[in-house]
Order: sequence, then structure tokens, then C-alpha cells
Amino acid sequence: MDRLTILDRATDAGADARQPGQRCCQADGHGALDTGQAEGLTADLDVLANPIRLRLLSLLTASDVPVCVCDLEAAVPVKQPTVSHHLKLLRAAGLVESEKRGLWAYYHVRQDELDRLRRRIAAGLGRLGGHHE
Amino acid sequence: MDRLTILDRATDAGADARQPGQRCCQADGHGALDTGQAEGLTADLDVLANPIRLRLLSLLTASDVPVCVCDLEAAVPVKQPTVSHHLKLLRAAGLVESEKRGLWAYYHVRQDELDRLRRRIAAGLGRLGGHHE
DNA sequence: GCCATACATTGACACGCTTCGATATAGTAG
DNA sequence: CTACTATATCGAAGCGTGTCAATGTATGGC
Repeated sequence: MDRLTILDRATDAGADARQPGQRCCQADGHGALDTGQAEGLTADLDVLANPIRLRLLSLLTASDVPVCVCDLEAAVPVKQPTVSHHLKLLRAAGLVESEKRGLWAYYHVRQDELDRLRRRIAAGLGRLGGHHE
Repeated sequence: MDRLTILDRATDAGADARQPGQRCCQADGHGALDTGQAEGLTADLDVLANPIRLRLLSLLTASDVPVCVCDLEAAVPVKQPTVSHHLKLLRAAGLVESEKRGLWAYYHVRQDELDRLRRRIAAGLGRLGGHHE
């Protein structure tokens, strides 16, 4: 209704001449992330956005052999149940695998999955716009 | 994989022959992120790990002109105070700037800061190990 | 003056995440 | 079998985050 007049006025008179109650510049978000993409990228970021999980992942990637929980526990300022909790999240995200040997559980990174996650994040952030392509 | 090989070698070399109560493999975390680096990377990730903020950033980068809050509000499934809240966080992170013109507040991305943030994240995740430079 | 608008801020709520003690499970040693 | 270990799971507490209604602030039109 009034929108037409407003749009006309906007195009005609410029940004500051518009009336209250109207959309200003109708940014349509061309090329922007839609809601679904933003949620997907958020989910990917959330897996890594924790200092304990980052450190555990870092320790596992830095080791060429599987690492037992007791070693991880010793490298991180939280108690054992918390370590188990974060390892469970990393396993649910497909980033690590565990193998039980005797009393110990040995964890190792699934490097391919970690690389895929990193690529998804890099692609998503790249889609945020504004630079090289 | 061959567990027996590992176990045999371990029995011989001592890895699995270790006693309870001892560190297993003393991973020293060479090349890994330390606690401080993990926290810094987490802070960077946290800024972006939210679908509303990602969408707002995306809309702003997709527009070559500053965008007013009313337009952002229309593109996002939350109410106006929530939009203001997220814009405040983005401004605190140095990723956007605002300018008041009349009744309206126009936001635009600080592209250099966004690029720097992306580079920090890429470098941090790269330090997670395992691949090409 | 008055009223309406755009946006920011406040205060409160709900929800989820992180954490840990307690407990369960499973393996080893004696 | 008993005792001890390593790890997982459970349950609850603490705390931060996202959200919104209500309110504040500034601006413009009448």
C-alpha cells in the first residue's frame, strides 16, 4: 500500500528522506547465508567453540599414536567425568574414535572428518562475504 | 588394525605393561594448542557461533551500503531487543560499526576486522594439525 | 507543547552447557 | 572372591546465553 509511495520516495529522495514505519533499504540478502545455512555453520562452530575440546583435539592431532584418557586428563584443568563428557561430544561429532585396551581407553582423531569440518567452516565463513574468491 | 602387534610390542616395550596409576604415554603436546591459545580461539569462535549473528553479519557483508536496524530486524526471526543485543555483541567484537542518521541507525561491517577474525580462526584451526599449510 | 517512531537498555525468565561428586561398569592383580 | 584401577554414566548445581516485555532515549512531525 504505502510501501509503493515509500519506495518511490526512497528511490527518488534518497535514504534520509524516507518516512517512519517503512523498510529503509530492502536489503534482500543476495548472496548471504540463509537461516538454515547459518544454523548449520553454527552447529559446526559449536563443536569446536570450547577450550577443553580444542585442547583435547589438539593433543590428539599432535600425537601419532592413540592417547589414553588418563593422559588427556592430565593435560586439562578439569576432572575425569568432564573429560569423558567432552570426549563423548567429540565422538558424537565424528571427530574422534576410541578403542578399549585393558583398563585403558585410547582415543585418536579421525583426521578426514576433522578436515571436512574445517573445510565446511572455511567455506561458511568465506560465504560471509567480502574477500578473495 | 592389528592390536596384537601393538600389544606384543607394548608388552615388550612397556606401553601396555605399565602399572595402573601411571601416565600411559606422556604425550607432551608438542605443537598442540596450549590452554591460552585454546581459550583465545574459543573466544573468536564464540563471536560467530550464533545463527542470528551469522545472519546479521551475512546481510551486512552482502550489502554495499549501510543497513538500518529495521531492515535487519525484518530478516531475522527474533524481536527488536534481541537484534539490538546481537548487534551490540558484534560491535563489541569490532566487527560492525553503527552511525545514527535521524531516527535510524545504520550498520556496516568492518571488513578488515572480519577478515582478521577469519584469519585468526583459520590459523587456529590449522594449528589443530594434520594438513597442508 | 504533544504524540509517534526507531533504537537501546533494563530486568526477568527459560534453557542449555559445563562441571563435578557419586555411582556404575569393566578389567586386572592378588 | 576381594580389592583396586580406568573409564563411563548419572544427577544435580552453577552459571552464562538468548529471548522478550517493558521502559528509556532521542528524533521528527504535528
